[in-house]
Amino acid sequence: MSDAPSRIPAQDDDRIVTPNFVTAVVDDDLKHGRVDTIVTRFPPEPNGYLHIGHAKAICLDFGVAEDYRGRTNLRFDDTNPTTEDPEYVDAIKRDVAWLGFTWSEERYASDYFEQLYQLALRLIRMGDAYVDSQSEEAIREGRGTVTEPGVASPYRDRSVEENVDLFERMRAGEFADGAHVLRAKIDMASTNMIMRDPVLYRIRRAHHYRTGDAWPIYPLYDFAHPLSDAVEGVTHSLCTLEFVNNREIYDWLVERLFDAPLPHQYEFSRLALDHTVVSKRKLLRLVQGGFVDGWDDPRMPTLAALRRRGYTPESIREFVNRVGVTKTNARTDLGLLEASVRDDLNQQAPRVMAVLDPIPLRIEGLPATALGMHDASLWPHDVPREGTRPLPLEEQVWIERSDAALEPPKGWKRFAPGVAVRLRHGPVVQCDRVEVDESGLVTGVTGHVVDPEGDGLKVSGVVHWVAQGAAVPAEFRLVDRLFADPDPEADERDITEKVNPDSLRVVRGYVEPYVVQADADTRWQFERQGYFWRDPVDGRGDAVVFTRIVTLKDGWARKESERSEPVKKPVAPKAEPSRSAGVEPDKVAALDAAGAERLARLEALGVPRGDAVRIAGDADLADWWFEAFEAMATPDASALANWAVNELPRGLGDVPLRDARLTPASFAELVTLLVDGTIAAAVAKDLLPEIVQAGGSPAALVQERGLGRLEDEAALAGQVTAVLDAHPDEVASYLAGKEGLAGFFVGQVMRATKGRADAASVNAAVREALAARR
RNA sequence: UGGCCCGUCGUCUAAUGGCAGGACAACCGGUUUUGGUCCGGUCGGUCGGGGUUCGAAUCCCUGCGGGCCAGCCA
Repeated sequence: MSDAPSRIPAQDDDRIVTPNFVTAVVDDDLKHGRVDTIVTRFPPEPNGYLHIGHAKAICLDFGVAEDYRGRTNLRFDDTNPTTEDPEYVDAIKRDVAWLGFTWSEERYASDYFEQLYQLALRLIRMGDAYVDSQSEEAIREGRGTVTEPGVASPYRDRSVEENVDLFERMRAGEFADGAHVLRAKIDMASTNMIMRDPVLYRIRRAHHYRTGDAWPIYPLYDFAHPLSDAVEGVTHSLCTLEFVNNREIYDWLVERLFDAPLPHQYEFSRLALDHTVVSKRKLLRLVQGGFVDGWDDPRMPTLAALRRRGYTPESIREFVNRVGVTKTNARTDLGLLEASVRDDLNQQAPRVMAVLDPIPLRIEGLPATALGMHDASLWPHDVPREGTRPLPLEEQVWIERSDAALEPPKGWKRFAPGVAVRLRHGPVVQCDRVEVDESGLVTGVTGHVVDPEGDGLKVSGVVHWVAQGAAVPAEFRLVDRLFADPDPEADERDITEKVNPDSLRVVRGYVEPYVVQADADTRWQFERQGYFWRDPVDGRGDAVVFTRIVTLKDGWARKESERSEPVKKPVAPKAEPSRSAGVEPDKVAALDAAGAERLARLEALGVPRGDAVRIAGDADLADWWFEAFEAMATPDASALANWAVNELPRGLGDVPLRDARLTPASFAELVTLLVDGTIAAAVAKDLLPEIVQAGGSPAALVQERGLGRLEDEAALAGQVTAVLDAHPDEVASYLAGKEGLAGFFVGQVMRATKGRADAASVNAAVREALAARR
């Protein structure tokens, strides 16, 4: 491969993906030379539009590769001819590009059909796959359930020759749909349902949008995906959490069919957003049922819709970064997405005025000099950008209906009888009369100028407006969440019944004339209302249609709603106090005869019951432990058991005990070193994982590195003083009451001594030294 | 019910076994010709119970809670 090797970004600010558990894996793989060029892939199925959840996967797949100077393939996972369509291929490419990512190569799983077919043949010849001729129902029944093992298919033991023959005839198109399938021969009793002889190929005599009628058989995801990764040289195959169970078949296949370096799969949690659904099937239903106006209806969570609505790609990438990448099942507040666009648009969007629900304001006493065009800044004082637009003022202007009230609530800063309010970029007008119809609806306001130049008077209220003669009529589409319910998928009710009837409100009002003369792609802030832009589909040219991208934060509206509906205190659900039931007796009862015998031996040796039960319950561990015990120079069953139970697991990490380089004898040696006082516990803990990985004799390592226990009390006191002197601020905080810092000092001293000091003594010494400084 | 994955402020997310931190939201105040922005501050969290350790969000056991798996979908 001609690529430059990947490297770990020098600085975290050089990254586009903020560090997470995936980048930690990548860092580690690079550091240990397991890979040298990072290759990822983004593998959408072209059966629907990409949505905000995909944005997370895209940013991760492409972002990680970019950060490490690797590459990313865009691979269409098109193995199911009945659902896929080239329309979606185009849409997906458009969306990925829009987000700002460039793929290294455009690939299709269907490109690999021949190769995959040959691999399947190889698997059959290896005896690892067979043609099953049971009906679909029979296969399902044979699979068993999560609690009962499956039963073998009567065709499971067909000869290799017969399997090859049948599979070749499947490929030749000799059989009807469903007559046979190819299955991996794994384990019908596996606790992982996916490993119960998963189906690899099915007969589907359907037209494929790319391969046409060339193939009557199609591979399934579990077969095609790992092998496509392997042929592309993917190093890190990132996918969402629901595929964790599939990792086992992924590894099973690539290990059998490919040589190292093999691709590895890592799973992260998918992005669930409040008030939205991100299931392609459900989105399809909304589109096909006409509940929305198409995949790009601005209420939809698709990238196409977000783009049409006016979201910027930067804001979506920022949002994805704020959400982060973890394995926890998370549900993200829609406010986080909105905050991300607002942050972006606040810097980008020129400020202009529009009235969405207009009522007339008649201004009396306006001097002739005040009429006509004025220059008004497009930017507020705090956005460091230049530019003005001509803004006409007339005696009759439109103002917002919600900016006038006959009987205002407390704290009101808008028009009400007697109240003076500033027109933005214009004069201060005192309200003389508020007109109201029989239903109480405000229909107009009359007022007089109190400050024609608009710069003498200090008033707290400022209101937006548009001069009537110059005003341009416009349609405004006020988009709101598609579902009022924060978790519309929580129950089984059909999604289409839950569509928020107010998710799209269309109103007619006015914008100032400058707005329609400017670049139609401009995202505007209509002051005090929100960010808008002209709908790219329905609102260009003569059609003046604005879509609201997002509202402004509105502190007043918040207070208003509190006034009208005081929040009910949610009753805190009482946590049922859970008693830890008699754990030990249960465990003891669960032991088989051999286990009980091991338990007895352990206890006879003086191992405390809790540890003894733990070890006895695991036959492999117990054998290993007894062997270690035999090897102990000065036998201390209790300490050995303590370490086997409490420290061994961490030392092992992901390494199974049988694969560890740590032998029972070296474990015994290590524990002995600790018990006889040769080394401190911290050193033993440091050494353990190292020996697990690399092997070696603890005593030799201690000798070689001079890790013997530090006995010199004066030296210790010196270290404590040095640490305290080096951290005067922390000492001050400690003395001021932040006692948690004691641990920090102890940690520093331990580090300085490479763990050779006795922690308890350090702890005592630190506290003493600190007390002396009080 | 079996296996696997996961539990940290309201939400999202940090923290080699060593100061539980950040963002969003909320609240209070300041600046402001946007009830916006910005600035300052406040509130607020390690799911429960045991164990190991000088020291546990982190390691072990256990209980509880959530998610995924019984497609010839991906």
